[in-house]
Amino acid sequence: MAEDPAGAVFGALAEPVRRQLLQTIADHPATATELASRLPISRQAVTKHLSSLSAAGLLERERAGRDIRYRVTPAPLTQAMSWMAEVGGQWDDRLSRLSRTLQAPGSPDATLPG
Amino acid sequence: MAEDPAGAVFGALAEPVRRQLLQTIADHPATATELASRLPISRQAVTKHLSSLSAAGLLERERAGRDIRYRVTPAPLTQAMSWMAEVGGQWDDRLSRLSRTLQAPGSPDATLPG
DNA sequence: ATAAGGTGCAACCGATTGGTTGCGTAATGA
DNA sequence: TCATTACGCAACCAATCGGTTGCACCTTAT
Repeated sequence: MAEDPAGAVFGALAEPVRRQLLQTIADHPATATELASRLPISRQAVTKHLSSLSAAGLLERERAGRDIRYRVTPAPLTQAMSWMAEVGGQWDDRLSRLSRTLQAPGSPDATLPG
Repeated sequence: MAEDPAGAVFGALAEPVRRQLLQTIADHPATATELASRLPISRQAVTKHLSSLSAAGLLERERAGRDIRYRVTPAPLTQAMSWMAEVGGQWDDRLSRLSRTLQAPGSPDATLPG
């Protein structure tokens, strides 16, 4: 999925574990080991998932001494939603309204990594 | 990705070919052979992609004689966007607004398959 | 009747993926 | 100092994925 920002975001959200990680980090930023302790998988597996989310631009890494704390950066979500609203807007009035809302200025907008 | 509606949607949208197929079908419903003729891949490959999109509830199949025409059913997009808006809404004001909009009644809402 | 066109099914292949384990490195704290 | 702790890198494995090819089935048209 090289050079495919949208694909990276959707691909990252495709895995249940990654969606759960995202929600957990949304509640409270955490480190890989912390997250792994609450899941039935190894720390390395969690780290790989976090890398996938980071590559999609959905996570921010902040080093604090010997551990690394992850927090959510939701900007790519907005762009992904914009794509969806555009495709679905032709049938669904609500989606076309969203499409307009997403393109309107409102909060600081960032760009997908690439 | 069994029994994972959201994962099916995101997974379907993760592939560039499938997103392009979705956009093409959005412009005008088409058959697998038609779509394959405009792509550098075989009809079987296209069929597999269409199956993936169908499994996510994003496409509707309509048999017409000897061919099958696909059209878009954007309902699952709405639900996927709702999930995203909920996760991202804590940081982004615009997303939290969208989250409210998505939960409000507006157009006939369908449910994800599963 | 028979050829042609569109679909479905199945086998197969190489690449990717989610997961593991093992080991090396760096920062913390007793 | 030295054990502990959090992390990174790499190898490895089974399963899944995107793609191909070959073939059988059914509908349409000559």
